Amino acid sequence: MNQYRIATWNVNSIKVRLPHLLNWLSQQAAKNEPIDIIGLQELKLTEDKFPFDELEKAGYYSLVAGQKTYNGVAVLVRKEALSLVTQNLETAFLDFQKNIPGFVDEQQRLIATTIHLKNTQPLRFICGYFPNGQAVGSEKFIYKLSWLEALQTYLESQLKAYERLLLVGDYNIAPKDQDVHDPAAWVGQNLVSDEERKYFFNMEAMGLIDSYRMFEQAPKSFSWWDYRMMGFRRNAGMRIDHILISQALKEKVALCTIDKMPRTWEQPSDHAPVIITINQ
DNA sequence: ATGGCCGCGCGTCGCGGA
Repeated sequence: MNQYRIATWNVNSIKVRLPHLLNWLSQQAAKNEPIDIIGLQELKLTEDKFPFDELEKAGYYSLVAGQKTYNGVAVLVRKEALSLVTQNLETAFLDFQKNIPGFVDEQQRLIATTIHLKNTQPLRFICGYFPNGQAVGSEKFIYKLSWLEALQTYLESQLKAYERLLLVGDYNIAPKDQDVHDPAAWVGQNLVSDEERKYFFNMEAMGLIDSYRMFEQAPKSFSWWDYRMMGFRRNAGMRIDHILISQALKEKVALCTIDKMPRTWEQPSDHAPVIITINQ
């Protein structure tokens, strides 16, 4: 099929979740639906401890921004999917940027890079682990808003420079009430407050499209479920992991789904992967 | 029965996650 697939997954520790990641990638390939690019969040380790070799044996090059204990993001690209001219590690990730330019931050939360896949135009791929915010009004919430403000400025310039852009990751924002299992209980709280949702809507106003909502989806579709209180079994979740795309990609998008399966496995991440399928 | 988690570290409880 003349399509390629891009995913995002908060793995909540790459050390613990590597077997799940490898299983999931190989199962996708076995279905003849290989993942060509994936953004990962919450690696929770430094770059020197990242499993580059295991992933390369599984067919993927990795670009990593890590730190000890918290945060950390990576971009993986399937070697076989790379265009012939960029088919080695040195050229797989072009013009890459770790963290938001001009925003001084110890926390490793963003990678941007340009990837040339076979039989299609280059893609600007931005993978983010947006700050959680903890509680509205807290210091961490102020940090979340300042990070979102810096991201907005960065996105404005990136959208001018790159026509075909994807912003994927754990946004830690449920954009609308339909993305929340119990909207009444969550009114005004962290993850759903107007202050942070405003930044999501600003991104849409810039021309970015929430690809998941381009399609009819089952009600109560979520990407994260709390480990506590049997969140997954009760489907008490939120849709906070997103794939936003620029206008140039809109007409090419074939599908966007959340794969809940890995969330049913033993010792799962609390997040499920989101996948977009794009026509070449 | 409405609450029961999980990963990390100069670790064995405290913090952050969402």
